[in-house]
Amino acid sequence: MLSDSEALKPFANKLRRLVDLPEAAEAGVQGLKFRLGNVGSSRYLVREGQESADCCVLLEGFACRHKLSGDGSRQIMSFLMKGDIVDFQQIFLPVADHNVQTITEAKVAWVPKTELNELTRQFPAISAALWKDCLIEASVFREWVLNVGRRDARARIAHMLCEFVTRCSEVGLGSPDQFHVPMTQEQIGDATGLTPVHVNRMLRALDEIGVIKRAGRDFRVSDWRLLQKIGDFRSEYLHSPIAA
Amino acid sequence: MLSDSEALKPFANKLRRLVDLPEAAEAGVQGLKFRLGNVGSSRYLVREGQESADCCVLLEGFACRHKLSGDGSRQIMSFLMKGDIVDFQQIFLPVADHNVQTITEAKVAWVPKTELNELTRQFPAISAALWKDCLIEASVFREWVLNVGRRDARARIAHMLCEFVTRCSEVGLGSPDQFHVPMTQEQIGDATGLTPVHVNRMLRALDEIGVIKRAGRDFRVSDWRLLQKIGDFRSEYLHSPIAA
DNA sequence: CGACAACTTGACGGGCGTCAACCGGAGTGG
DNA sequence: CCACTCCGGTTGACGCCCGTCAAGTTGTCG
Repeated sequence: MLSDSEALKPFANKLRRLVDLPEAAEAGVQGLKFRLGNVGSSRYLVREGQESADCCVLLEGFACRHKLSGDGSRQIMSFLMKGDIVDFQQIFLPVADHNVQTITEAKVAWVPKTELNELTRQFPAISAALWKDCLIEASVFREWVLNVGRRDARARIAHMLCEFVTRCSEVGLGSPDQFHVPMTQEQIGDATGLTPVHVNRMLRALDEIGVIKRAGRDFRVSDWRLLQKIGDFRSEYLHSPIAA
Repeated sequence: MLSDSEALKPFANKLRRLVDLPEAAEAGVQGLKFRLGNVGSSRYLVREGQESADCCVLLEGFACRHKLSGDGSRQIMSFLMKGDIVDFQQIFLPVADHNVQTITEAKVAWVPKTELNELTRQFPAISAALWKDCLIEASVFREWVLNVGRRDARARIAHMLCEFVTRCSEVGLGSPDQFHVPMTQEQIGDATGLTPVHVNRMLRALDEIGVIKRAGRDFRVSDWRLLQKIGDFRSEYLHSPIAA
């Protein structure tokens, strides 16, 4: 069990984006005990139905939350990136109701539940930050219900791209001018309720009308305003002080 | 500002289903100051973009959370019933990111944020209950993303019915043998990402194969096992001690 | 008994799924 | 250095599920 304060920086940064974090609270975060993990791509961090004594925090790389339907098809319900809390929820709901799987190689921290619990008890600011994070996640899920429920294929993908690049920007992983999309077109399909074939058609369409330019998975938004319009993207649901 | 302990019973019951509630905490709930409201059908309780000084609790009747897409179509992302907390979230996120609208006449309690805040500070059990409630709601949203993203029309509707009757049962509003569906077929469509016409076709289909029987909006599930199978419904995501 | 909302039913069309083939790049091994 | 493999991406043909449009029917409330 390590306690390398540097490693948890992305997590502390995330908390600081959520609330005004007193120095003592930040020190508390830095003092958390945890176990570092380097995991490959496509590895499960949380499995539906399982319990765990540790909470997982994503420090580097990308992951996604997903569930499988009875017939085996997969639905992704959010993407996780640097600093995101993977499964704080199991402090209150021990058995996981969905899967979390990496989509790239990733670095994670495993923090004992007891440690996090103690931290929230000591620092109301951290408790507030976790509250906000939970509520924001719920807000994002609601937007995703709207996205897959009521928008056509092109809009769904445009919306997903808008959200993704907005969140990447927040953690310094690019900007509309230049960002890397780590997921495959199949994963984009699983996130938007489409088939990989149709994702391909729509990406191509967005490229052809000139709103985005692609080189492999390196993207560039040529017309940010138009992409948002096509995707019916209004960033308020992210409740981000930056994206506003 | 009233303080009628009887009126908040449905709310206290809900909390008690979530955690083991000490007597002192229950007394704290009963002592909450609040304003009672009787509202008609189709009234907004929360409006996207607005703030409020009070938190709303639903005491009687039904409501739904929904968002509107740019082209004006509506997506419902959850139904609320007796005891449900309508907008605790605005304690941490002042401006609402979605709408809450009644779908029947309803009785609600408006509780000042400060009152609720104080209550959670005094009673950790209540704080824990609200945490669990928030996390469970998020879990339900995830299931809905899966529902509209990956299941066909018939399964979506079957799933929605399963969830609805399960939750109704929990609060004593019926059972699979006999329950009332307060929403119109258009609202069912808005919840499942379908058109009212197709909802009608699918309800008819479910009726014809004999899994449900309808008399107006009074439903009876004739084959509960089969309805769950058709809807790919596994209740774990509700994290209910009862429905397990 | 008129008005209106919700429900019902049928005909038709389109967006997206399905199937299938091919391409291109990265990794592997000879 | 090249052949082989594999995964992801690309493209086309075809068909179905569900949306759309439209016309009725039912039920409820004045």
